[in-house]
Amino acid sequence: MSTSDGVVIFCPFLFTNLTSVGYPIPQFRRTDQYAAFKKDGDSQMNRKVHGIADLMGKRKKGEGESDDDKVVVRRRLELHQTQGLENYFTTVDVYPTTEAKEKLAQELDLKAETISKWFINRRVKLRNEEGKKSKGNDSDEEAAPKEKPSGRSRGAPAKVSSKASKVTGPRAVMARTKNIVAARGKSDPTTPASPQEQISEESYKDSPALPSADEADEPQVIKKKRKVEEISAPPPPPPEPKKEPVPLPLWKELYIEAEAIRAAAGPSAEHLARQQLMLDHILNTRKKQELPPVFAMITGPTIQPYRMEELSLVLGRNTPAHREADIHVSNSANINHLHAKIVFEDNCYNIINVSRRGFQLKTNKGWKEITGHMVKVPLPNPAVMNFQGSFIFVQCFYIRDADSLEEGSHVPPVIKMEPIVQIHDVSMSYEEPEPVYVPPPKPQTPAKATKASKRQAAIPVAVAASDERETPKQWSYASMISASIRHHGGEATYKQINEYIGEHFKDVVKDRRTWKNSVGGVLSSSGFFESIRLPSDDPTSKKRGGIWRISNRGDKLVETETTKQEEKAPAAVAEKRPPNMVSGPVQPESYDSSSSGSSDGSSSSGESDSEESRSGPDSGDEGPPILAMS
DNA sequence: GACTATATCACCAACGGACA
DNA sequence: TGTCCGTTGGTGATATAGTC
Repeated sequence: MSTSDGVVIFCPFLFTNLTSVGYPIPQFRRTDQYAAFKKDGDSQMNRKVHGIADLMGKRKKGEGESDDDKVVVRRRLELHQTQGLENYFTTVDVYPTTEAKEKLAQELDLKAETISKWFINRRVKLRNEEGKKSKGNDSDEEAAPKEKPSGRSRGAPAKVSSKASKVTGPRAVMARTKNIVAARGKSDPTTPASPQEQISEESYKDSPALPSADEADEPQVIKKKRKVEEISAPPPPPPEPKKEPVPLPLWKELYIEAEAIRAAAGPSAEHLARQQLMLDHILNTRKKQELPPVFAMITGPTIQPYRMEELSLVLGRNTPAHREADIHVSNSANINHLHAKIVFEDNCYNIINVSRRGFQLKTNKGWKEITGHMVKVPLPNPAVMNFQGSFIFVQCFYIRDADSLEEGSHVPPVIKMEPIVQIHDVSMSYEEPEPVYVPPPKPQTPAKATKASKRQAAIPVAVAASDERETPKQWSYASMISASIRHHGGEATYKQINEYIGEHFKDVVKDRRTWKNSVGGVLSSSGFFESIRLPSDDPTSKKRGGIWRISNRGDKLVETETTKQEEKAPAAVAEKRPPNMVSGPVQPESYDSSSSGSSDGSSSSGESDSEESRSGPDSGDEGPPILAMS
């Protein structure tokens, strides 16, 4: 992203190379994620469907339809469309004007009518959410039994308690929101929007869904909306005792200083000179601190991108009792508190296995099990590792002085980063590991769960990064099956699939008595997998026991998704990142407060630019923005 | 054990009628 | 005309029962 003064902030987002390094099928933890993912690749999803309403002749004729063409175009909005609408709803206006709707329709390739309906439904959803909040909080007003619409003609307005509606009910929230919008003068086309609103309206597509609360230039409408939410929200919890100030990490100090210089400089020759000074300062500081002119970007579907500035870093699993890991890989019990260590030694990054279970490392000869205790392996660049189902990507960069740039380059004299070309044949770099000892799983006596509770358990719970609750389900069956088939080279029998899942996802399936049935169900009915059967004249042919592989449809979906990730950069991937798996803290507010997403992770963070999605582990060592040439 | 078929659930775009 | 409210129905994920 280019800033106004020409400095280019660069994030070497690693997902762009995921296809080439064997990125597994995306993991879906929520139905809507899965649906959104499937959407693009599945033409069937967009097909015209004939509903019962059509059969009964209930439905009105649509736009441009003839009498013989009574079909409902029923489709799910694409991810970017929903995101754009959601961002507009959250950051700009819950009541868009007709012009705004038309503009949205044009930009999101939707009909204005669809936009309108979406906003109606979205407001209903907001009210329901607010209603739940106030119900939990305001027992006096909401304690009355829920009125059923019985006896009321269809479509007649619900009887809302006037008291509730005036105070905290959903209607009240909406009304207040509406009043705010009206008060803003937005409905009056002659009233120009404030500069902040203009910015917001222009950038709604890229802006995060929930900007951080302490953002200085927060759009007025958001402030007002938040005020509305605060009115109906439960009283804030008592303030936590103040913690001792933690010294800023090096990168943060440098960045703050650099930002100060940059802010003071302005777009001038003097500014460029100051900028150079700043960059010199960064390099000198690194030299003083004996830090290598190298850093590694670490990221993955289960962790937020992290810029490694230290000489060593621990990968593992943090719990309330153990917080030794710099990067929390996942909540899986298969991840040790200290699972592996990345160290900068011998002028390159290496990874040392500390755990018994080890991990898999992608090499130019395929996946290698790294299981020997304290086995040190030079990291390929880029490196892909599989930590018991959690994939982690590492790419190393070095910082090169601007003097060595090509002549005539139009880019400003700043630091340039280039990936270190460092391909290792890992198979030659370490001894064959000892056989892995995996203790047998403890016999489980699952508690009797009701259907509803099981259903609830299947829904990923939005938990804070520090929340150690283990969500019962973190993988969909489709993604587990896909991982299994890919592990077996693209084809696997039912037995192999089940064995793989039972071994690698035992935490996911241990409480599911019938998980094998579900695997079978997904295999046969999802359409993502196909069974290869021997010809019937083959003597070894059997009626049963085919070999399963990912179907063209499934492959296409993976391809589509990967392309989308390439195009959308981290924002799209960050959105797919399940809330319960996010390991990093909230975004570092010091360098880009606008990038902070919702703290509970329950909604899309909407990170728009690659440099905004960076953060680190719970320790607070978030990665800094990286200065580079475009 | 290896499937297949069906039921159930949550989600959500779209609908119809009433209302402001 | 736009919005609200309740409803409808399509969709995928998962569970369950049944078959071979």
